[in-house]
Amino acid sequence: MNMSSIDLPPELDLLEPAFMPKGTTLFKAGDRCRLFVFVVTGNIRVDLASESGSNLLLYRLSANDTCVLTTSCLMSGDQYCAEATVEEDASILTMPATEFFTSINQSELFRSFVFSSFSQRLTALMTKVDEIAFRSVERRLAAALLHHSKGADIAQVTHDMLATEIGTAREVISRKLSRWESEEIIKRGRGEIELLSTESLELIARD
Amino acid sequence: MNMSSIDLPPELDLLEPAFMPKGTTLFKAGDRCRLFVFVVTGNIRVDLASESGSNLLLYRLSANDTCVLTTSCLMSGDQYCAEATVEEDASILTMPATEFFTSINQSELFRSFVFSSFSQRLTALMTKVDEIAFRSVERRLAAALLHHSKGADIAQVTHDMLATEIGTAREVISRKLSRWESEEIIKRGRGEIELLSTESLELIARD
DNA sequence: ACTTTCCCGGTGACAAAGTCACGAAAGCGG
DNA sequence: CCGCTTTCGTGACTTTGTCACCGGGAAAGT
Repeated sequence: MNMSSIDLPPELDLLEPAFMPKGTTLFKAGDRCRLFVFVVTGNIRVDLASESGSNLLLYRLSANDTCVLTTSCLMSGDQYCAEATVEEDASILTMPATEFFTSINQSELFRSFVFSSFSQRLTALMTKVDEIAFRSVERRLAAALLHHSKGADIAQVTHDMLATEIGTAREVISRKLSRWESEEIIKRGRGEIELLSTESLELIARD
Repeated sequence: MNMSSIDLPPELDLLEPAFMPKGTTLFKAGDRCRLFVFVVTGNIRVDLASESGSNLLLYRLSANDTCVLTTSCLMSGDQYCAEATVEEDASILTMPATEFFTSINQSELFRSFVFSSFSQRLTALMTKVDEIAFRSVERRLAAALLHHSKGADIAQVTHDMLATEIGTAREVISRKLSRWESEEIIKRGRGEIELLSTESLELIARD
């Protein structure tokens, strides 16, 4: 996202990066938070889990991101209410709580870095709420497909992934895709979806 | 909520409280944020507005609360993405952005006050997302009724208010209430609902 | 290779929730 | 009393969610 090199606070340069292979769980609901987390490379997803087993993607972390939830839990002392898993092999920096607090207190740079990234995530979260509360499944699905294809014409996702991503059930996704295939907007494959008409999808996503 | 007197940072004591009568709009989507806000007394609601006109209650502010969105917008520089209106006559303290930043930088007390209240709100927001995404309308409605009755056996709310509060449509509320009346769980009145069996409602709210 | 086990997806049937359109009744201001 | 607004009720229909179950393909064991 951010093409220019942002000014990382010097505190982070002192930390040893840790490698996290795909599939690693960083934390899950109920865990106590002990470490501040900063992502160097890779991709980490944070999901809300319901009692019934279904999940909902809250946000993703990639290079130069910090995790709102982690920061929030550190500061409020609450336990995690969501789950973080590594989606693409990641390398992260961590900082123990005590060190985090002294850094926050002593370094204005570190402080403003943490809180501005914190604030940006909050806005993203609000957008998520807005989408789920007010936008139709169709619209969200179209947007998700376009997002996953990233300009190319193929999206490497399962129906299940799309479902947790936009907050609905797999069956709903299957049916919509089945209709869109008959309208020749997409073509279904196992674990992937080919976009035949990004124009139509963009139209649907916009309203 | 908080019965004990919390330690307010001294910075806030210097501010002149402003009176905000019921119905006042503190900010709305698209506004730029200029002032940090602290609530002394009263009640302020913050709603997300959809393009189509329907609303969704995000959270309420009462005594000793600060507004996450305001703090967030101050720090990220974004504009507001929601709307705040005074629900019960309120008295608030405000602090210009520049003063807010110097206070943040100079006073550890002020800083920790702002950020811990910030974090607590975030958790509340997550809970809201969880409810809307995973809980049935029935369950949310029962909880809302119990919340509004506050121990008494009457809730002074319109169907419309309940709808925006739990994130659904008025008609859905009307129909549920109509069924609950026939089951003698409640009794409907204009602008109010009498709870005949709080036990049943609590049962529904729990699952 | 063959089988077993998962993962992924399709579908019917039905329930819950959302939308649209319209009307009735209650309160309120003149 | 009369018009007006607010609040609520309801039918008809669409969209979305849930449950149950099946089939095919991929991967892994033997």
